[in-house]
Amino acid sequence: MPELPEVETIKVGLQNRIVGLTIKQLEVLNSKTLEGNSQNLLGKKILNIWRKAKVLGVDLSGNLSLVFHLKMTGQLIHSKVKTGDMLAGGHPTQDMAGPMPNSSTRVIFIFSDDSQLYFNDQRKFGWVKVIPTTEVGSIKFIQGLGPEPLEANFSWEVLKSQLSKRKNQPVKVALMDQSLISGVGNIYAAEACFDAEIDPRRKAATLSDQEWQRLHRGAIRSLTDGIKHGGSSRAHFVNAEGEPGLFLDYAFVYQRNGQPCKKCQSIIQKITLAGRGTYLCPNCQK
DNA sequence: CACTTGACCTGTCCGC
DNA sequence: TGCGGACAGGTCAAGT
Repeated sequence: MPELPEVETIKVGLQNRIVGLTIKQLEVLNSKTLEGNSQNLLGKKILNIWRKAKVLGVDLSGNLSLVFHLKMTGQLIHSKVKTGDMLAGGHPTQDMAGPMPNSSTRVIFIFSDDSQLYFNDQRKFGWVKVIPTTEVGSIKFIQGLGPEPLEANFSWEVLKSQLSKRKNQPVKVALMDQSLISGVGNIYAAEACFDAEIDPRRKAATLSDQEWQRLHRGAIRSLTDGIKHGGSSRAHFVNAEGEPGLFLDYAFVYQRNGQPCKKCQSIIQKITLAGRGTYLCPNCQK
């Protein structure tokens, strides 16, 4: 799914589009996607949108919140085109993601102005919880999250001490462990290792302080660049407007196997680490 | 406890 | 064209 930059992109989009609206109606097309009493949402006003690591939250009036995890293929698309207009054969939707709902739409939120928020998720791994705002902090998944690289007090020493808890794990795998460091997934872990010029297979315990400093900088840089380019779209990610992100045009290694390294022209390799595709430059990364 | 692998789902792409 | 297998942005549970 969406990693930190993708969720951040959606957060900003929703802040601009749905804050202040009231939920008028709700359609749950896949019951396993939504946990909690959806009827409680009717008549509630959207007050605030927030993000923690890869989790997206929507605070509502009446001490109620929606907490989303998009996992691999989740999308949150806000459309101002009325479903009825599209069904009537009106002009094509302005959403680049295509007409909504579609076969992967799991939940539809309909607002006071008749605009709609579609929670799409092809693989059905994603979830949304309806929960009192005061209980969001007690969600087990959120409690288990480690520090985020974009927090103000995230130092290289924090990165070192957290990832060093997995001394025999490849450093790229440890970087993706949300209990150690949160928000980094498969794309940005690979990009961070490239930026740091560190082979993703290196055991965490073997890194020097200078290499921890480079990895710290690499993680922050790759996530920041991801946000700057509106996220990464391999196949599924779109922002709240339904548009793809452009970060992969700027990626150095992710999905570039067989292509020349943008720094040294060596051929980018693809390997498997902990079951996940991993990309690296065999010359730049040691 | 540390680490790896398979499961959860659906869809697409690639080789035979 | 059809079919099987591998693979896909993430987490969990169960295995070693």
